Amino acid sequence: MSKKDALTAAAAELLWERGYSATSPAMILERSKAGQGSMYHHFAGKAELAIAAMTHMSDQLRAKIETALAAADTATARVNAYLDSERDPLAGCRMGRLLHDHDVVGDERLRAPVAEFFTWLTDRLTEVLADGVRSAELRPDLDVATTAAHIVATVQGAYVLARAHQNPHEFNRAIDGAKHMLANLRA
Amino acid sequence: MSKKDALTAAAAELLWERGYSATSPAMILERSKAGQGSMYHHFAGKAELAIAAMTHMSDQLRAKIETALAAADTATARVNAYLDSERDPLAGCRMGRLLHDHDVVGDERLRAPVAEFFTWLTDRLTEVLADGVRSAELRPDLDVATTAAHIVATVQGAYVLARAHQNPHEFNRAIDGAKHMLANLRA
DNA sequence: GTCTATATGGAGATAGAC
DNA sequence: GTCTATCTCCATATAGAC
Repeated sequence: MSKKDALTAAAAELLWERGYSATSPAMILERSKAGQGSMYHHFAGKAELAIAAMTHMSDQLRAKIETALAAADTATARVNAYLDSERDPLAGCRMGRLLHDHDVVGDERLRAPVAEFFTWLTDRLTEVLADGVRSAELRPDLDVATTAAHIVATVQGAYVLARAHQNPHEFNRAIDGAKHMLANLRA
Repeated sequence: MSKKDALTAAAAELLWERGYSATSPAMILERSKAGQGSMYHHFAGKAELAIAAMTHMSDQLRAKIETALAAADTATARVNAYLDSERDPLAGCRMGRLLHDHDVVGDERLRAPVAEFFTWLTDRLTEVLADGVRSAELRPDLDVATTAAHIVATVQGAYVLARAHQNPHEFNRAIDGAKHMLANLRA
């Protein structure tokens, strides 16, 4: 692994663990075993390195979600597979976590990769639900876009509850609520 | 208003706007028009002042939510009133916002007021839903605790979506999903 | 490309006068 | 109780050698 890749990987880990503001270049250098010169050679600064790391995380997450969505056939089962896909509730969502950082939301370049991820995720779930409506599995009058947004919001909020109580089970409680809701949407 | 109250109020504002880590004592002093000596006289340090401010915010929020819950009679209408209560989606939840701060979650004293707030909120919504079940407004087999957690998670997640897209309407989309879900839970 | 040494500014707290 | 002056430490970046 090149120093550049090591820096990106270390930054991605730290962004997940500590967020953007609370992650210092010094921490990234220590974890990646790179020197300060390498970092400022490959990246213009902390922000550029973070953007590279965020893009990398986004790509990984998308692939993982696509795998979950492909693991079943009915729309309900596919969304449930997404809801059940492996997570670390106390660590938080790699992407959503960053949005609570003042510096990320305030910088268009930093927010863009996160916004794109959520646009993609919501659209992807909307498609799956629309498939369910077309196949008469789900109610014909279902507002698929609203429901998709509700599901995405539930997952993000479930992380908040788990962190509030420092208890991973709180995450699953909210997720169970989403599953029950889905079951109620069948035609 | 005493200097102590001015400090608490300024800290509360800044905690909402910027979170805990990104708020410096200097900012609090500037906004409250107090000197550094006043702050360290009334509070042991940044953390103690933040705890006072958080407790204050929690009390305010609870009162506001109780008002919303009292504004209607049926369980569905009461929860909808809570969902519709005035908010600033882009600013985020005064309490939930803090949970994404590494320093808050890592310090038991700082996390406690936030955890208590969410315990109270979830329990309160659980009671309202249970009333709905008892009065035969809602399905007899409804899992009220799970549903309450789901509703709380939806609101927190709705803030995440609004911040992601920097668009308050994204907040309402997720909230609408919660309202539709509620409507489907009627007996 | 990668390194170490150094600069600048702000965070958070202390000291001690009034 | 409230103020200003000062201290230490670290975040972030630059300079310049190898």
